[in-house]
Amino acid sequence: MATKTEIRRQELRDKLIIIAERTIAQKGLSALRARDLANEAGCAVGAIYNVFGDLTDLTLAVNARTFHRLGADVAEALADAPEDPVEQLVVMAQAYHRFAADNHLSWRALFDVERAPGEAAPDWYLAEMGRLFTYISDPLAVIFPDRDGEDLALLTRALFSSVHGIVLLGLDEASAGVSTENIDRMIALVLRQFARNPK
Amino acid sequence: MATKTEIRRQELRDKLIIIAERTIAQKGLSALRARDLANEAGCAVGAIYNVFGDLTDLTLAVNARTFHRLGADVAEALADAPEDPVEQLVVMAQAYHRFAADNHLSWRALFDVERAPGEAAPDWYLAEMGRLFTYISDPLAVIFPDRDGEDLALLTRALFSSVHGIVLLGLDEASAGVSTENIDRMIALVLRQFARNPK
DNA sequence: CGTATCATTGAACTACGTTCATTGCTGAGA
DNA sequence: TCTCAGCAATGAACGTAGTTCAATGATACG
Repeated sequence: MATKTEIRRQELRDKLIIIAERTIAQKGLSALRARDLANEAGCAVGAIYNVFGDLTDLTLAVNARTFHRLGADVAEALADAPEDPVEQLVVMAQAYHRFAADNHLSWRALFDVERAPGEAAPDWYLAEMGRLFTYISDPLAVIFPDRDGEDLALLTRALFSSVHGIVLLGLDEASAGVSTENIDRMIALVLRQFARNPK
Repeated sequence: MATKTEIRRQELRDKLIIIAERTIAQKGLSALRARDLANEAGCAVGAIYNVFGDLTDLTLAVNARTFHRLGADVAEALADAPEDPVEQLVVMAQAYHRFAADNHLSWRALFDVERAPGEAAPDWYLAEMGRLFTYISDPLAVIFPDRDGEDLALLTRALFSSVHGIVLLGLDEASAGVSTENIDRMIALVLRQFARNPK
């Protein structure tokens, strides 16, 4: 039974996610404020806590959407990529880079959200991460046909982490950021060199 | 002239840095509190602001020391490394990994400190970063003798960022962290593969 | 020694996230 | 339709931060 209360609850939940998403995208995670949120949503501050346990829960809901968009962008890039597995890796990594650059503050929020120590990442995060890893390990399995599953998993993680690091430090303008073209060049350098001459 | 006031000022400054360093190392940057700090230092909260502009300034002073220790560890590893330039890269990267693992919270504070948007990183940060980059680019110049300076700078940055990414995600236990041995394996994989068969 | 100057103090101020006693709706049963 | 038990919504209040500043105390120089 969808009571009037439950409908309103769901509507408020959606509205809060939309507003938080916009705030994070425009001003960053640190600009997310309970009172501003309530003002914009036209509700009382307390109402937020009827729908989300705390602001971190709301941030995680936004992050789930962000991560999903990121995964979709990478998947789309992969769909349009050439057959060559190395080029597939390059295209996906550059799609990752483009997403991070175009959605910088939202992308940062994926990693800046406070996580209670000792608590595992939420399921959707691990699932989405698993999807990304599959996109990477499939071409890798073609490039390195002799490696076993454990090796491929390690390679996959290593390459993802490398690309992530290049994008993370490259986009950090505080430490003299790198131009978009040079970030793409670094990504291509590392990936092409890495996939060269497999044994 | 070193007046009594200036001496006390310097002593308080040093004492605050020591306390903040211990707090960050043991409980993380988020546990750094002005009132606790004043309690431990035996001064008033306001005194902190006579010596540091705000808590971020204090954190930056701690970070400068942390970064310096990090650079020293990497330099020491390089001094003990074999002649082979590829192995030098591996040894340095694993020293970076070890430092991050052994000083996890202090190392995290290097990147978690709030930086005012649009403001450049402090000089000591850029200088220490430059030192690290030199350690990397020297072996790289041996491995890739035909690359010009700009190329080497890009390679240097790419490799540093890659290793940083591997360590960063590997040590993040929230997203199913990686064992110490596997992090070292990933580092060695990426670096050895990268330096293989240069053209 | 006196006193103008500057350091030191900690209560107060601001800005948060979060809670909870109160208020007001909702909807199932009479 | 009417009632009212229970639940949702409210926003003032609470706790905890960083930071400030008027009042106080020490300093150092003539």
